[in-house]
Amino acid sequence: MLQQTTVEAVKPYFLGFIHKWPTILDLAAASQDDVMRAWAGLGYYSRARNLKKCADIVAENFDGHFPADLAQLKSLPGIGDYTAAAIASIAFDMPVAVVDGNVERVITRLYALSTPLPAAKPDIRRLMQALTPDKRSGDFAQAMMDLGATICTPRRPACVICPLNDNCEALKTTDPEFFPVKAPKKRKPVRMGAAFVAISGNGEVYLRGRAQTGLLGGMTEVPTTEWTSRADGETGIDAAPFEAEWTSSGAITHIFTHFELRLTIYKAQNVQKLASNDGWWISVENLDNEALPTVMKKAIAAAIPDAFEKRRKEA
DNA sequence: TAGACGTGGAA
DNA sequence: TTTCCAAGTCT
Repeated sequence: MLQQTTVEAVKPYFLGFIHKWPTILDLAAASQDDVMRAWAGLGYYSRARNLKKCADIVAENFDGHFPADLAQLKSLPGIGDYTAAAIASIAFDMPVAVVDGNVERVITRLYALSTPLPAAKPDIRRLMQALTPDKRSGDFAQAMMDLGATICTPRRPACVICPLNDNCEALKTTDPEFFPVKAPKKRKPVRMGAAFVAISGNGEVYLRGRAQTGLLGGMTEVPTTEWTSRADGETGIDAAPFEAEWTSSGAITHIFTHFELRLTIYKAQNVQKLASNDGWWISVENLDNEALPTVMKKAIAAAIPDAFEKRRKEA
């Protein structure tokens, strides 16, 4: 869950998962759809698909226990270099180098590595491995990550109180904020489309499932047009899932990692529920139980302003 | 190896 | 408002 995601964002999801599925065997026994519903809103949905796959494999092939072996850990879905090392180090006390974004920042500053990421990764791993102690390597890994999260921060690092400030090459010779060096980012393209919120006479909304792979894979959606780069004023009503009295109901913008999406929202009320469609109808009150990604909740909220209760963050 | 892959918070 | 970024992984 913590891959590319802040602790604050993860907290309620982690607690929910642990409550629902306390063990890996419980997760293996869960349905894929239940897992996607519980993950909805957290983003990077391949993580949820991989987590479930991983639980299935650990239950089936490893007797419900993670292997204490770096290569075997890495072979599991969703477990890459960082997570494999974190499990080996923290769970099994193996002296392997744990390298996440925090460690990359601390190490590149400590040694003033000017090679841009990701090319610098092998050097960073080697240097981190050399620093990693044979005992309590997991504590060391977490200490380095916490140092990066709280003191050796991306901007305005607190070098004055840093326990490594006597040894930091970047602080000694230049400015720690210059590190890590990264390749320049590309501009985000804009894609446009339309979304259709159909409401039946008894207040149910029409939803359908997305493909299991790709963007928002395995999640739920309201029908939409293709998301293209067209910039004309075309309504896209021809792409509506069925004929109805579609009326314009505003627009939303949603920023994904690699593009910006602008959706025109269309709404139709008193829609007849036809058996010929491949989706399903769900009451507005039960929308919270669906695997709706945030962009789809925004689309629905544009057509039905009170569709989702305003949620307060945990204190 | 570079692009795909979500979301929300902070500066 | 815009940009960056957060306990990365997969193809």
